[in-house]
Amino acid sequence: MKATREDVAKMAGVSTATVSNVLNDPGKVKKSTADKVLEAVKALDYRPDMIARSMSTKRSMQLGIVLESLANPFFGDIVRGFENAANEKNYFVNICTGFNKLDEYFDNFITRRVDGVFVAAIPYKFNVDKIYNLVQKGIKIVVSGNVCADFRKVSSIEMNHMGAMREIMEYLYKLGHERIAYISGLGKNLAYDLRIKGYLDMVEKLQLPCGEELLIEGKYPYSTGMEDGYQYARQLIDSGKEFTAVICVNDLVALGAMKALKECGIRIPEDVSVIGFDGIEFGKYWEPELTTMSMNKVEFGEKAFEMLYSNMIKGGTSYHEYDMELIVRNSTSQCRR
Amino acid sequence: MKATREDVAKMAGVSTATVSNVLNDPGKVKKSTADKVLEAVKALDYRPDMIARSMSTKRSMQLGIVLESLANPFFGDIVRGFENAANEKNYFVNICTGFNKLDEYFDNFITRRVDGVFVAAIPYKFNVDKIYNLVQKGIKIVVSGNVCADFRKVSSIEMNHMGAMREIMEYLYKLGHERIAYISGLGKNLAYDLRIKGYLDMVEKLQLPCGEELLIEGKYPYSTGMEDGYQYARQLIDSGKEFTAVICVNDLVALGAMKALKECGIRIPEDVSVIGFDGIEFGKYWEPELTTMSMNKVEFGEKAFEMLYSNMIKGGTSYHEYDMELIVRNSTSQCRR
DNA sequence: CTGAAAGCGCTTACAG
DNA sequence: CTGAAAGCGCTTACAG
Repeated sequence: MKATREDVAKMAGVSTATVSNVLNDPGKVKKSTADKVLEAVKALDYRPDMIARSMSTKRSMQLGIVLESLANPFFGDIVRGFENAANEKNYFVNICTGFNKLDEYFDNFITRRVDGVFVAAIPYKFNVDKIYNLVQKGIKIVVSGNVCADFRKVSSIEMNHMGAMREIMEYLYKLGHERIAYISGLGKNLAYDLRIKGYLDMVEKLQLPCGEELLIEGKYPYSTGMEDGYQYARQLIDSGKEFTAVICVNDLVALGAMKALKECGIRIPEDVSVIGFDGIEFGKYWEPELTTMSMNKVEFGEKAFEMLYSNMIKGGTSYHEYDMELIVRNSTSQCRR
Repeated sequence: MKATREDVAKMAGVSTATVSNVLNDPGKVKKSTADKVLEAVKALDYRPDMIARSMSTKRSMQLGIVLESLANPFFGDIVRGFENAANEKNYFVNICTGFNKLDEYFDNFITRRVDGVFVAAIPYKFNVDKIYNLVQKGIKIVVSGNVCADFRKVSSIEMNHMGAMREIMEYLYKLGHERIAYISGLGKNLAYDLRIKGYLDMVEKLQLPCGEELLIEGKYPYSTGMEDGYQYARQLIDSGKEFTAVICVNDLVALGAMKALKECGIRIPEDVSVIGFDGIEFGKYWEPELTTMSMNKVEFGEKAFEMLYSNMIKGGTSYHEYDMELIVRNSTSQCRR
């Protein structure tokens, strides 16, 4: 059904080794011979079998990318960047979503001998040791999400969350906001979420009257979708605490929060300003349009691949911090109270 | 670095064949022997190499799913269903997005010997022959999107778009709407989009005064995102044609269209009712909440896997049509003109 | 410039 | 119940 390299060799009247050489290292073979081979390849619609190839090269040319979920378009963009760059270098990438199946995925990575994986999500649901286990099996890794992983073992690409949070807080403060809530949905105990730390630092630095009382933490499994944003915002409103601005851990949460605010007759931005993180496209179509701390997600994915690639080819890990950028739209304004 | 089955055999004092037997067909081996092997497996943290295994079994246990883009959450849900079901049966699935790289993906499917692929998108950007080529190489296929593909070669899972469109039109008609626009973004020439046909059939059946003039077609490459919805809606408004309801090819387009309508001071649903397709989660958080023709996307993905699986295991293709369900929310109401 | 041969890590009849 | 051996389709020194 499928032609093998042996069929090609026979048709071209050469050895199988020569076929390989033509395909993998042209120049090593006389042109006239190569032409015969290429002709046979075309005639038989032959494609080399990557599985057999992997057997001898010990490289699968497959990569994995693990995400929390595809429900957040934020990850869709990152995947796009990563995959484009990977395809360029002939890698095939497996998208692995759903933290609930993480162990299975990790097993698969070993078992299927992927060359590298990009763990592109905040890892509050698994132990870093599992990643080291992968490394030990020879798989190269890039992590994201401030894992505080051992940089001698894995590469790390982060967003500058501390800086981003500082910028947001200063922006709001200049607009006159002092009672600024932060709907995190994550927790203070999660060392890798630097946003909470950034927020609390600024609360202190700016001497905001709210202290920690406007910080909303989540609990395991730390879900941060629209429905969560909606619920957390209600919780905040119901608490009766005063606030004039809400920062949300991501745009999805912000969108849910805005719905809750509107339902309670709170006008955005007249009564309360709202800011999200990520810069997903939906925010632009919302009403009001969402102010957000954004970044070039596609580029971020590309960069992650480059780091992984360099680790695979040259060896050696690296660290990179990505700056974010505030996009001001209509969900924020001068404080009117 | 990685233990092989030979290491295990040595440690357990048995042959490599026995190791295989223990792992693949327990019961074939005496318990005491099996125990020794299992112990060695654990001690060495051994995992069988799927690549080598694929070499002999001729099955890669990998599947592909090709989507137009991850930007539409609609596909995220389908992927989830498909992948969950596939994982259950020990398949690993590759998500392939971006029609621009379709040829590369198809090549990869052959080259990497995937066992099957689910083509989950309207195929206006590639030739069906490419799919037949895959089939010829021994790869099983399930298509979606009314490809009109030869059902002897590939399985097909569709949404009942004709029925859905009929239901929508009757729903609107009963609310008093007669000037009903349809923002398709696709084209009449695309035989597989049955929605246009369904729409036009109903325009005729209900004897609507608008005829075909409120149908908005797109052009290659038939993009149907939020921005497209926005532009198409503006185009519709600018045309000066009267309409009291707009059906949109998907929720993304509907969301974009609603933004355009609002910007022009058109109230939803007071002045114009809006309906989308797909039932993505975002619609529920929009203002107004979006009425939509929805379906169980996760289940749809699962069903697609089942069809693929049965084709891979038992052989033989199948056809399945999935019914959709109208979810009425606040973006539609009685016609007030 | 080209080919014979070993090897990658499994599975699977088949013989014992 | 267990093991020896062939085979899956490639690559890669190495010899000629």
